[in-house]
Amino acid sequence: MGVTLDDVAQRAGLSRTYVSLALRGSSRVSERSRTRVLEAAKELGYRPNLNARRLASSRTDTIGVLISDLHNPLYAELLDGFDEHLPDRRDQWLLASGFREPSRERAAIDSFLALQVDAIVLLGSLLPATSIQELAVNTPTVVAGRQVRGVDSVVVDDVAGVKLIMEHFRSLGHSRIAHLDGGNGARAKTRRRAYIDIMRFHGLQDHIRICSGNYTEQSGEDAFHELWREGKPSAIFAANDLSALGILSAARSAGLGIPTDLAVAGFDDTALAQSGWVSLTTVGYSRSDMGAVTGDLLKHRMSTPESKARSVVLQPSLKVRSTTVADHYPRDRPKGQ
Amino acid sequence: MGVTLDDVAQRAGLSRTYVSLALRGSSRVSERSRTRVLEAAKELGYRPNLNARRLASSRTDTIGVLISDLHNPLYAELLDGFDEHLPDRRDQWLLASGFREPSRERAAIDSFLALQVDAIVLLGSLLPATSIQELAVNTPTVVAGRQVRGVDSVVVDDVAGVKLIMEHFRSLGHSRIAHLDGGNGARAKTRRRAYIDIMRFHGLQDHIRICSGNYTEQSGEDAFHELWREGKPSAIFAANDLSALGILSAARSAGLGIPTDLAVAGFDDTALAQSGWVSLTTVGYSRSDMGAVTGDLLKHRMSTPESKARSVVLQPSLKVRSTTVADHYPRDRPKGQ
DNA sequence: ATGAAAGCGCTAACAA
DNA sequence: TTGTTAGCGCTTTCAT
Repeated sequence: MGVTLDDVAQRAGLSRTYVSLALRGSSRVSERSRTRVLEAAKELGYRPNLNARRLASSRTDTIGVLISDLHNPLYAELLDGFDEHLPDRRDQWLLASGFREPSRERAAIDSFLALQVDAIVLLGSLLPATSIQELAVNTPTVVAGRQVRGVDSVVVDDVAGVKLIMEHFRSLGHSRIAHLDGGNGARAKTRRRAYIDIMRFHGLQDHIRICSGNYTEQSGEDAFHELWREGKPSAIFAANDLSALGILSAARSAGLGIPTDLAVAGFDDTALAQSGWVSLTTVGYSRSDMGAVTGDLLKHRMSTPESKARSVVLQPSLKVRSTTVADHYPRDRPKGQ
Repeated sequence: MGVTLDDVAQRAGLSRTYVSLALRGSSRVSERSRTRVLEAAKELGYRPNLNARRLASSRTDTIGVLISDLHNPLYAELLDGFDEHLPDRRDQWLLASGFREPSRERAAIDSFLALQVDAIVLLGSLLPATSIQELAVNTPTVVAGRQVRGVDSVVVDDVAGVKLIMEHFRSLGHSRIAHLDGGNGARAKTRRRAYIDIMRFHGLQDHIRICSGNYTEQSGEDAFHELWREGKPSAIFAANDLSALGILSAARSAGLGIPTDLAVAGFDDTALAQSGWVSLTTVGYSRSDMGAVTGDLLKHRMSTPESKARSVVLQPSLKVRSTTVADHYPRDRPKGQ
């Protein structure tokens, strides 16, 4: 069914090899021949068969990009950033979704490997660190949004981010600051740890209150009720934006004014937080920077496979919005006005 | 570097052909041989080379799925739905993003074609209808979220959706109902048309007010200001959830109570609308159903390539939330209490 | 139940 | 500047 290189060669009256060269823009092809080849190819509607090409050549010029969760807008943003900073302009990439399940991530990676990708980029990942380390031994691999020992990775400085939020709360006079964490993930642990340390540093160890969550809006609602029942904090730092949103919903249902009765902060600065309707105080970092770093790390890894793995830590910045500062942005409040 | 079939064959003391059969689970392979092959493969860490496989066989058992915009959560939801209803359990699929640019979509499709995918699924698309029709001539193609004449497609019944919203507004006593549209897209046109028709049907032609937007939150904010300046509607129907959110933000900034001073409805019922904090009245439809239909259409198309294209229209349902009905859900209001 | 031969469409090494 | 010869790793006839 398909038009092959041989067809084009015949039509152009040249050899297959030469046509192949011409089509790939080699410099040792005469202008006349090149035009002839291009013409013949166009007339025949020739499309190169990538499977054949990849089988025949050692490099595939293809990078596999695995997004751990398509529902999380963070990853779409990271992909945009990475897209702008591909290691090589000619590179293509294959995309896959992990569907929030390690087994699906595993399958996607197997599929990438079976397709002989030159490298793999992990945008977030639920896989155990050992799996990622193993993968990185044989395949150039970069992880964004998660730190894996011995593997090139880019992450935001979680501790610095938590510090920004906590200092902000302190400067507003809050002492009873609770934390809704993100469960078992590596980053959740770091953020929780930082929260505890900073509370202690400020001599607020007696006010430490941690609720366990899982980054979902529902867990935010549950956390609010739990926290409100047993102590009524004046501020809550949620491990991510989405769960902060859950806290907001539940707080409003309970008739509380935000930030008068309760101040709330999230983490990541997703589109959600930026929305004027939500206007959530949070910490964020440049997706474009993270994408650029991912691309750089990958380029370096592919050109010097034996080099030592690097871990880049991006500095976050505080985004003050109306869930912590009342007059930062016009905002309705049911009481306390 | 890689372990090939020949390596496995040698190890198992069998021929390459036979090993290939065994690995693919053919029934004409003895139990003893199969175990031996499996063992040898495992010991050597054999991974089939998909490029070679796809080159050698006519079918690739691979479906290309193009998501027009990764930032739109709608498509992630559709992919989940489709994933559960793949035409064939053995099928794999390749993912690609269109980056909200027709040229990128074109490139992704070319890439799919070069990889010899058996079929293509378009989750939304910015491509001109003619491009899609052309594609569908040679490659089994299904479009979800958009209707293309002569190509299998699944869409929600836009007219029915608009009707649901408008009837809802009417039942609440609204007459000055404005519409924020979605620009030039096919669906935006249908929704706008339906809005006009229904207003006329109710004898409200004098209250018809249309603002042009582009599905973004920003366009919602702009629309609010424009509409408020010149006529103060009592209700606004936005072409999608995100732009409805923009209206909400701007309205609140202006000190209006929702829904007391202004009622707002969106379209699509994305996670955004469902959030307790947003709680937006909208119309939605089952992503799982749409995914299932997509899978069915594709299966049918692949088995009977010459059959006539079908267009499935899903019925939406109204989701009443607190941007139209005050006591539907606890909600703070700055005034009018 | 097993295998030999041929070839998928392309690139790579080497001639001429 | 052009062409020839060998494969890449697999599946597919078609034998045995």
